[in-house]
Amino acid sequence: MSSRVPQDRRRRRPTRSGVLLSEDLIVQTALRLIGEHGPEALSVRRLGAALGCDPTALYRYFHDTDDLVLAIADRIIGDAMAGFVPGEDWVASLREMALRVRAGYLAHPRAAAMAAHRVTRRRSEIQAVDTGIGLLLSAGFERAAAARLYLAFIDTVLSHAATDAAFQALPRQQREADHRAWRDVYQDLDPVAYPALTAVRRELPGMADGSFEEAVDLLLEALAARAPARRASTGGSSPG
Amino acid sequence: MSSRVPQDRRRRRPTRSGVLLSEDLIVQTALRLIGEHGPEALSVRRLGAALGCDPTALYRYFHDTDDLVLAIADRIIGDAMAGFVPGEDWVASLREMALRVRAGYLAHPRAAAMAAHRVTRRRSEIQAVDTGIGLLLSAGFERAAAARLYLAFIDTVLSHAATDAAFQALPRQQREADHRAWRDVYQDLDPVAYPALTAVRRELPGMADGSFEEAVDLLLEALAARAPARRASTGGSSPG
DNA sequence: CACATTGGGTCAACCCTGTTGACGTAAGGC
DNA sequence: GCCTTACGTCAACAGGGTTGACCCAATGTG
Repeated sequence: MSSRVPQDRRRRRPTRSGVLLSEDLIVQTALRLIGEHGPEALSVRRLGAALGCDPTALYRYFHDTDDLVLAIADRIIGDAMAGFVPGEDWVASLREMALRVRAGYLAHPRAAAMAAHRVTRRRSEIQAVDTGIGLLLSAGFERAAAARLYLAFIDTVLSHAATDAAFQALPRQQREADHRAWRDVYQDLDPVAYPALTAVRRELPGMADGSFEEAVDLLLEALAARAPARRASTGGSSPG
Repeated sequence: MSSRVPQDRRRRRPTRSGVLLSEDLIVQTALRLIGEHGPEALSVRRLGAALGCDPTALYRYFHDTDDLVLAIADRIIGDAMAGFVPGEDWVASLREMALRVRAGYLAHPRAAAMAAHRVTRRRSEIQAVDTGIGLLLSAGFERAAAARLYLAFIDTVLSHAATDAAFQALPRQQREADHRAWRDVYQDLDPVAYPALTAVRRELPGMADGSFEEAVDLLLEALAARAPARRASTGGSSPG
């Protein structure tokens, strides 16, 4: 196996073009590459070219490409929730959490698409779960309900965000083809076979834009309707 | 451009090994391949080998690999929705659609994990969309609302199902590790740093079972609350 | 200051992938 | 029977990840 990655890194050699490699620089350059030239631009060879080093030099820093992707994912999670402070309005706070997660994913779609379905168990995730459940407790839900409903909420948010990220992570041709599908294919259907689609034909092009916020709002409406306490509380209640 | 795929297929030549190719056989073999050896086992060359034909023969049936993936996705949808007839209770019908989709994904977890986020723009998908929007129209929603809300509903269902499928598609070790880790890590936390998690500590193990139905129920509650026509789930009244 | 050690950048090579153009054969309509 | 052409086959290309070997220079040691 490749134990090309050492734990303690002491010696640094500049590459042929004079750049001093580091794990941080590589992750940063990878994110820039994705941001500028699309998700499909991330490959070992292209990353090497962008860094000004031989592609295989990266294997001195990461076991394989998956290792690199996970390192990128680490940073995404941290960036998304950085500086978030839950407010007194639990609905609004949950909503902001949802939007932050999605924004973090969409900022780096390919890495997010690859890592979205994994349980990180890191501090940022644990912190987020604690915050979210705390918000539902402050809303008056009992413990079991708070845990269960938070799971339903965050799973939906994460799944949705992953879907959006996966779409952004598609190669441009496929992405545009999927986008066009709502305009083209769904516009020219047999009215007898597909009456409902024919009826809403004019509304379909808008569907390509996604439904994240609508879904979050629906969920929050349902949660608010189920909440025992009617007002968004001042949040100071201590857990016994 | 590759117009290698004809619309009307008349002539059939057996391959060198005697197999008679067809779009149906190819999709079926691809599903088997993915189910047995994982999503990464699906390549043109391997599929050709499994079928007993030259790999490039597949380009006579599918535009490119993406086209094949979309065909696989549509087959999964078609199988899941086979025999489904929407009833008079639109909430219950949407609920059954959701459960069917999820069951279809879980029947082919690895294929679903690969194809879940795509717009197949094929028959089975179009049929399902027509059915779903028709249900919301029958509930009294206006056209734009019906289209928008159906998208939010089905996106949530598909995303959730994809998450469940992705989890099932994980290697057993990783899957069980994730499952266990949830209990272990979240049971031994600093009460001061994570008060909410500590409060609901005993409820957490149940969270590992997933939240699909809870999320669907929340969504349907919100939809029912927004519906102009008041007759929802329990009533047996027929829609005009 | 000199030396031995070794981290790590580089190169060549391997095997994988999707895809295309050319080729020829056999299947079907007439 | 012929003629057309659908379609299975083959060779080739560009690009991917990954590895083993090479060797220079940065570093700890004396």
